[in-house]
Amino acid sequence: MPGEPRRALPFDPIEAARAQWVEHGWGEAADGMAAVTSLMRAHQIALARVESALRPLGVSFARYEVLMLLLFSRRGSLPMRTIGSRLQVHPTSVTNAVDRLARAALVTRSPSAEDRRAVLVALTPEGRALAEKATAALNDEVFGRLGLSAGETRTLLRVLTTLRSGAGDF
Amino acid sequence: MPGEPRRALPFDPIEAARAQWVEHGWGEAADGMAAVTSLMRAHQIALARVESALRPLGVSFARYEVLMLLLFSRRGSLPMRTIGSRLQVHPTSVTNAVDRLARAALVTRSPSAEDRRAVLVALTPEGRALAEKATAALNDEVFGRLGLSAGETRTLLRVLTTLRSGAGDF
DNA sequence: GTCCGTTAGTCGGACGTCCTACTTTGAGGA
DNA sequence: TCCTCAAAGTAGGACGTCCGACTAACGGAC
Repeated sequence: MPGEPRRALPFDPIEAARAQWVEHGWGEAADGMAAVTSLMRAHQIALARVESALRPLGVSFARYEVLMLLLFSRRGSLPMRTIGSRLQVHPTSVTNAVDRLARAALVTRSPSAEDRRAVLVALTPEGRALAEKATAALNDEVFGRLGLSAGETRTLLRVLTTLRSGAGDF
Repeated sequence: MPGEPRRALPFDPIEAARAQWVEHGWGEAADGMAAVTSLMRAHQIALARVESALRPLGVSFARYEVLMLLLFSRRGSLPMRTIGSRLQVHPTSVTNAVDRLARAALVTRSPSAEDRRAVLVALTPEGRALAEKATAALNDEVFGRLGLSAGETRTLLRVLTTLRSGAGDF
């Protein structure tokens, strides 16, 4: 008898896991498991592409998000707390990101006049320039080339928005 | 004139960012940006729910995935390399996860007979029991309650699979 | 039979995230 | 007024991820 064709062909570990779920009688949760696992993996892929596009500029996606928040703010400055609440991350993550941005002279820290507990983070001219350059790179290399059709991209956005809304994200 | 109604109403930071993208003439990439950002946030939400369900059992999702891979394998053991390739993570991440699992006596390391470079990771009875208990917890508390309809869950899975496939994930 | 490129795994370090604990300041109640 | 509780931010530590460098072993070519 002939040897197997040795097909190292398309084998999706997540689809394999889904089959195992059904086989073990967990069919009810199989699609949910596969969706969550795909979400984890898709995040990993997207993050890698984003970080790769940003690496030449010397910033991470986390720090880029802080820069964009400042860029879109009226005064170009925001208190730490607002940054954390918009990005939905822990206060210590904001401290961490702002530390690195400040060390790179992309933002400055200054005490707030109204509330002496608060710290105002402001964009420097270098920070503004870098935010704009980074956005151009991301639009060109990642956001405009997701590998999905325009309809699929909107569908993904719609379902993820439903998921976030259901989780009380906004 | 009367004060504003003070509506702290549904305000989605991602939708706000999408509007900014359009306003700045980056409309081409706006949906992609919103989809990627939503992906990041949805991942964060899903991971938090998963970790919360697993915390009482003393394992993380990363380590749970290793346990399930072993549980589904014929012999209950796999070389490190196979684990990394199935989970699509860096070899050092596998070393890290297996270190912690071994310290908790959930898996054992043993040299491979065929290839003396390779290390075989095997499930212990405690590891097997914990994997089953963790799966029950995840199915009940997370995978079965995503906050999406069955159709939306399948749609999400389908689009994410397309995205992964396009990125060469399998 | 030996040499050299490849592969398996580990080590040390960087980064981002979270958590707990802590200090300082603000704000409302007795 | 004083007192207590809440809020803003930081410090230290755990965890997971990646990268670069390194050791040990495999395997084909000459």
